[in-house]
Amino acid sequence: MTRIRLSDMACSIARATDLFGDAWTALIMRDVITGVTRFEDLTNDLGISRKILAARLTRLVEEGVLVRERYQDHPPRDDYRATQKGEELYPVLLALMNWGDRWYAGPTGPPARIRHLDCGQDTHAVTACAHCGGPLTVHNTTQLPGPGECVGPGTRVIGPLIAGREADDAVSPQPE
Amino acid sequence: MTRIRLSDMACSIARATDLFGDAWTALIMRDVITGVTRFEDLTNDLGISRKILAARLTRLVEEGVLVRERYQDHPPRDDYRATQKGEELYPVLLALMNWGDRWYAGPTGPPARIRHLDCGQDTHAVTACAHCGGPLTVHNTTQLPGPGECVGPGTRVIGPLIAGREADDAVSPQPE
DNA sequence: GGTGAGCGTTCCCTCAGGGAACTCGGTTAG
DNA sequence: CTAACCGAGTTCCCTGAGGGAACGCTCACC
Repeated sequence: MTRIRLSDMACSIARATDLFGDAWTALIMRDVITGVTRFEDLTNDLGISRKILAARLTRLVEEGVLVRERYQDHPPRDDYRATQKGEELYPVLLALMNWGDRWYAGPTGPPARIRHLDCGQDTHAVTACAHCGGPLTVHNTTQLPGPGECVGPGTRVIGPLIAGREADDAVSPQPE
Repeated sequence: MTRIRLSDMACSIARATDLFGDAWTALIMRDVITGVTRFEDLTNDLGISRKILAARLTRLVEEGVLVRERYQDHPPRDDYRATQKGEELYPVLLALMNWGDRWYAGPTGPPARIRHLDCGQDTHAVTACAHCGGPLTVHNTTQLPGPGECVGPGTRVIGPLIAGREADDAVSPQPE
């Protein structure tokens, strides 16, 4: 939550960052997706201030990333579950985890493994092209303006579009 | 930069989040990778306070994510370039962008397209299994403790490891 | 009817962030 | 030679977000 409203920028990264670019939000989403869905458990697990946790949860519910659900009636108790929108943040978490594993794992290795149930293997995430399945890296991609307008400050869009790198037309020129 | 040192947690997500879970850092990395590498250009593009920008850049250089490089001598001028460690944050940016596009693109569509130079297609990122290439989602993955120790608060590791979901043995089918 | 769990809210205080002005080395203009 | 200029920070003051701890509220159990 910066002073300046990042969401005023048209760039999708800025939009996402406005929500997710908070130290706690990523950890909260990790926990909720993981099954730590109750207020008390979240405070204990994260060590976050109750005040901030309440504020973040409210925000995440407003954004439609979490829903508050009653999980028992006798003493009425609610918890927080990820919506589809929330679950789709999983790739972001995997990417962060992957990077953390690569660059910060100790000599004993990463603190967690991911098992892909479809193939049964312990694995890690790769970021691939939706068309050909090949890996997507800084060096084999270019960003082009999309159909949506992107005005205002911070509207740079990632990839070697600008400046010295000059990859201004990749295969075909502009968008219509 | 929270008050509490996230990097004290062993979880890779927490480690990564400690650096990246700052509203500006993601945007700075986007810009630098994109070719906006100079202090002045960054302030203009992001609208970030010069003070904070200087602090972030220093931090990112210390972390080995950026390097400061001289790009001209006559008036000595430096700029900032992504290291390999920095470039490997690209998947995180792509995941954020993808999510932002899916949930916040206006009626006109997303503000940018990504072209994969290897296949020539305009594409988007998918998060796939390094083994079988299938998509990785909340529902088809499980997290297991890894070899590295993971102690202290916030050491939950993402995936249905804990709590109500109880997927304590992996190969067996999904909960509920 | 006292205790305790679960889920917050309130209060106070510190420190990170925004804004704008100032510095400093080096360069071009007059 | 001095003045204006530019890029790249640094310093100063002020606001407001975050941490910590205490308080509140509702229901259940003994």
